[in-house]
Amino acid sequence: MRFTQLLIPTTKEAPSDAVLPSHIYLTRAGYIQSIGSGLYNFLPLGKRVLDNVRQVAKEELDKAGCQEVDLAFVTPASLWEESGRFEKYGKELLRFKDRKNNDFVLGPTHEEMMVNLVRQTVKSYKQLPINLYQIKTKFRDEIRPRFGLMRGREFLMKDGYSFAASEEDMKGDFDLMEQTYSRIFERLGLDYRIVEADSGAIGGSGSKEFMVIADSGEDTIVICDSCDYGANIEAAQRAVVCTEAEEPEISMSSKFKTEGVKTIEALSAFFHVDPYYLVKTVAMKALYDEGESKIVLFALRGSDKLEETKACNAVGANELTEASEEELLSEGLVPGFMGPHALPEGSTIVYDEGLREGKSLICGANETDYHFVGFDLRGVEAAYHDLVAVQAGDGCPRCSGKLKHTKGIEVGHIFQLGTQYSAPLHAEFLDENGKSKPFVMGTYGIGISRLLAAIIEQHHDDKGCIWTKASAPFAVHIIVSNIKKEEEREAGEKLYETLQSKGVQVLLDDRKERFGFKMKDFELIGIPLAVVIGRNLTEGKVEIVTRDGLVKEEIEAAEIVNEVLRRL
RNA sequence: CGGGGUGUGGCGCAGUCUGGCUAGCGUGCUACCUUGGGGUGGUAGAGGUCGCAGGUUCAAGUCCUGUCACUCCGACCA
Repeated sequence: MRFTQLLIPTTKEAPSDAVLPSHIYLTRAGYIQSIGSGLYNFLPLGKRVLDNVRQVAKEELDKAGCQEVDLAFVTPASLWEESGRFEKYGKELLRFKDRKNNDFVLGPTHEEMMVNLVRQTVKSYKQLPINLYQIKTKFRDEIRPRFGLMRGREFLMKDGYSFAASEEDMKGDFDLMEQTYSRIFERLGLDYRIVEADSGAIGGSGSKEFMVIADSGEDTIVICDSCDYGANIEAAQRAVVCTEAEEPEISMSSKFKTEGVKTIEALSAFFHVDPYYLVKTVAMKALYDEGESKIVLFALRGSDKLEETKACNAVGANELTEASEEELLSEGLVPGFMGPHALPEGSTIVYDEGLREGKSLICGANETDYHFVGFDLRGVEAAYHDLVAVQAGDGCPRCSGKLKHTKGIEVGHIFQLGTQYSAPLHAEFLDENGKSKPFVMGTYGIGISRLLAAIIEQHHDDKGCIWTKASAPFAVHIIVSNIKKEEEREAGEKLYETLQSKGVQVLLDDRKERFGFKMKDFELIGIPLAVVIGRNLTEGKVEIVTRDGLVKEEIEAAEIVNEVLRRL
């Protein structure tokens, strides 16, 4: 395509609210345009990249035997009522009524729709397994959209669903999708990591996330420095902690006056005891369906930190929020001196696994200015769950390596769903024995539009975008230095025609602009390879420039076509 | 939802505190000239209901009330 005919509104200045490189460069280079909170227009360049990413995903999925479908974006609320998510999904689900006053929602994900499709059309085990997907606009009315394409309200997502006759077959589908996703992200040129994940609201038994490693990522992931273990912090495990700290010598169990000592640090200093032997008690307010809530306590070693997602799962709550001081007092709890000892009647407390069989502990006495020394959990019946946030330096649960934290952008998430949706929606098939059984499902997502942002987060410099080969809007960018020089213009046109005839996607900058101006735009737009036709043409030479690293090389003009083809 | 901020030509901003005449600046845009390997220089132009509604005043971008939108931090979130 010719630059003069394309809508590529590049700008020198970034939008004032943009923070991330991907947001800044995609806007400045004319890929996207913000049109409202979390809403973006894709301009010609952006649309080309989006199509490329989509194409890579489609090719690999089709190769894996998945079938593409396209379900309605506007979906009847009745399906959502059937699955129970019409109420549960909350305000993220955009609801509205049609002229007949019927309820509808804009699809934020399509489990209900897909299950409905399959239960109406698939009746026999002979038709299984089947894997259906679509690449389609989704709408989630996010509380706080931000970071450009990273967290929009309207976005493009690939969502796939597998239906199998057995748990075992479903796991096969799941593994196949893991491999397929890996190929997709590899082809796109991304540095990513597959990590174990919390299943969140979607539910199911096992899930893995595909994380693009980038400092600007919103998720914290834990990875091992010597094996390939990786997990979202929400689900990360660690090797059993063995402390070298000396166990305090405690001969009796009793209350101890600890005036004004409210924090773990202060307590540790007060008793000269390692935090490992202190009990940290965290109170949270757990929210449940239909507005119900209660105060719950989580106990862990003073040396550990509470991971909220794990805590939330441990008590089966929808979410956890901070409990106010008044709420604690009304429950008979004493902020600053809470502990598992002498709890008020009816309190809910969950212990971290790390405290199992713990002894010689010091905890709050639930009395102002008092702690309890000699707390002992040996032989005590209690609820134990993994509650800790893995910290950098902890041991890997798989090998002898050390864990460290890094940031990642979630671009894919695969779930083993089981019968979580098929059972309540009565999506069943007949097995070999003529028995009715619910489908065993898996669900798989890729954030297609988010991938554009992820690619740039990982591939940019201080001048602009650096697209990977598979994602770039064009393969080659021809820069005619001075369009008014007839021989330069002609050489550019000829190269443009020749490359196009060989099927290469080419952008020809035929604008009447100065050289520097055009180079800046090339750097901003970020096509991987440029050919500069300029002053050395009189000596029969042109220049080839790689966007990554901006390496320049002089080439004989006669050889340029071959050289370009060689580098694609 | 809690706490801040901002709405003024396409974009980025000043002006508002302390009301006053044709609302400025940079950039972009149009035309012509100039320049031609790193966002040339110049001349002349086009382009604004100052977010919206109401109020105070002789007079409102500026003061008051309400409202909407956007945005940042937090909480939340395949």
